[in-house]
Amino acid sequence: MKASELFFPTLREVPSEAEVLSHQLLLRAGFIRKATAGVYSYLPLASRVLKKIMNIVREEMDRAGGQEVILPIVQPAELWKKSGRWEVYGDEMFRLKDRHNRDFALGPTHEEIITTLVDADVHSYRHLPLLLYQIQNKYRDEIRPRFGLMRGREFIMKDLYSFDIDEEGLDVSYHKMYEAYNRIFQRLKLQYRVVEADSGAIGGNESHEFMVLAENGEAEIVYCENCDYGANTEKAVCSLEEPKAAEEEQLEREKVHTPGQRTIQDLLDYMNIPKEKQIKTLIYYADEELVAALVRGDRELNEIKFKNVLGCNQLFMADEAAVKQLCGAGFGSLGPVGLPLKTYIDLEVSQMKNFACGANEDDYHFINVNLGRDFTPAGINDIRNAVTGDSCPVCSAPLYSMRGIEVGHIFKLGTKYSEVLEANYLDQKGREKPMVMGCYGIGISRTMAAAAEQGADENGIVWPLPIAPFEVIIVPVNSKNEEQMQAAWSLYEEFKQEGLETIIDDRDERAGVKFKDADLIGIPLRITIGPRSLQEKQVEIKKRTAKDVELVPLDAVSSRVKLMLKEMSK
RNA sequence: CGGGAUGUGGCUCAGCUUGGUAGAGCGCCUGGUUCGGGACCAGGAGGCCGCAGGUUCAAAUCCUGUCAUCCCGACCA
Repeated sequence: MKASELFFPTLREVPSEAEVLSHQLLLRAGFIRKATAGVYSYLPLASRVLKKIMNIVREEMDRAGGQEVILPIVQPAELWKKSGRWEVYGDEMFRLKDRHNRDFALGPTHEEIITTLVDADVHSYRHLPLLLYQIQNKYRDEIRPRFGLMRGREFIMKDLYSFDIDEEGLDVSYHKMYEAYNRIFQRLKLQYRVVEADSGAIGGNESHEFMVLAENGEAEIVYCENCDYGANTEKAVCSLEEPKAAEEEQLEREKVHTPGQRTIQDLLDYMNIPKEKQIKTLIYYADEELVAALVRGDRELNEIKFKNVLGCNQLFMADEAAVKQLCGAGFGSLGPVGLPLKTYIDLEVSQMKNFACGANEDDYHFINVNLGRDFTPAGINDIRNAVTGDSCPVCSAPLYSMRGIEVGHIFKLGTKYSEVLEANYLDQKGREKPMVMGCYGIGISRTMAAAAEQGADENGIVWPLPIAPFEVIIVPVNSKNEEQMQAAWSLYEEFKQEGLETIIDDRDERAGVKFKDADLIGIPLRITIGPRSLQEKQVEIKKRTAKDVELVPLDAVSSRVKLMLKEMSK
């Protein structure tokens, strides 16, 4: 491809609408342009990257026994009403009406349509298992689209749905997908972790997320370097460390005047009480009832875990006015002693002795509070967020935490959809049974953004070779120099013969512009043809990731490039 | 939906307080000089200042409404 003909409008400055790195870079490098909030056009470079990602995904889905289908994006409301999700999905579903005033949705996901499809034509155990997948646009009218392609309203997604005769069958399908996903992300050359995930509203009993590691990913995960345990912090189990060897003696409880001291940090500064010797008292509305949650001063309450413990539908923080009325003190002076609420404490708190907390009287705290003697909890549960240094629930080694971008998510659905949508089959004995389903998604467009995010440096994107829009870019330093251009064109022809995906920067631009653009769009290898080396019948080869260049004789370039590419794809 | 901010050539932004014929840099076009990390000189094209009302002799500027975009939060396969 000639750079002079390639449509890649690069920008020198960062468009003000872009906040996160991948968004900025994809805009600047001429990969995407916004049509409206959360909806983007993919320009030629992006199109090439997406195709490569899709092809890798496609190959692995096929290898795992999947069959590709193309499903409707415009879907009738009846299907969604039948599954109950017409209401459940709420405002997040793009809805439209046809000329007859009938309701439709733009598919946010395809469980309904595919289950109906399978139901219509699969009736026997003989035809199961069945693994069908699609790679298509999906639509979600996000409350707040953001981060460019990371959270769009229109996005490209691969979804595979598995249909099995029973749970054992589902286990097999799930495992196949688990393996396929690992192959995919390895082939994409992304740094990622598989983590246990909360299966959320979708239901099912097992679920894993595939997270591409990135500093400003939207999810926090913890993982173990000793074993392969990993989990979303929402889900990560905090096991209790061994009880302290020397039991501290219980001291007399004391009330201390602490004017204006409200936060954990305040108390540390004011009275030098370490955060680990304080407890945080948080008041929540669990549906209608006010309850208290206690965690150690330096910990964070995990609302999801807490909600699961309580088994309530809604959980949100109480407002200060209500708290003050009920407890007699504002947020900064709360504590469990004499608190007229059900009090749930974190496992860790149950181990603490002689700790400090609010006295339920403004500007007063207690010190040397002890569980049992001073208050009685309604429950002792794991209700805090896991953090770096916690011990792994599997092998007890220390856990590390990191941020990640969720690019894949696999679920066991069970019979949730097959039951309501009546996707049944007859087993060997002629009995009618619901199919057991799984669903397995990969955000294709999000994966592109995640790759850009993960690989970027100060000069631009650094694509992993397997998904780079082109493999090599040839840069003649001076397009008006015939000798250079001749060498460039002959290399270009040679590369083309060899099947290398090559750009030749034949634009009449200064060298600096060409180098900047080559770096920005992130081509893995750059061949520079300049007067210095050309005199010696040599050219320079530079990896996008390397600082230095390698001088290679003209007649050895193509074999050297092929070798380098081969090494890079290992 | 709550809180905050912003809408001025393709991109980044100034001008608005104090109303008086719309600016800069980058990009684009022409010519020239340059040519190894986003060159320089000269000339040029391009904007009903988001939109609609209002105030005024006069509105990018003041007022009202509206739309859009972005950030934070709630939410989230």
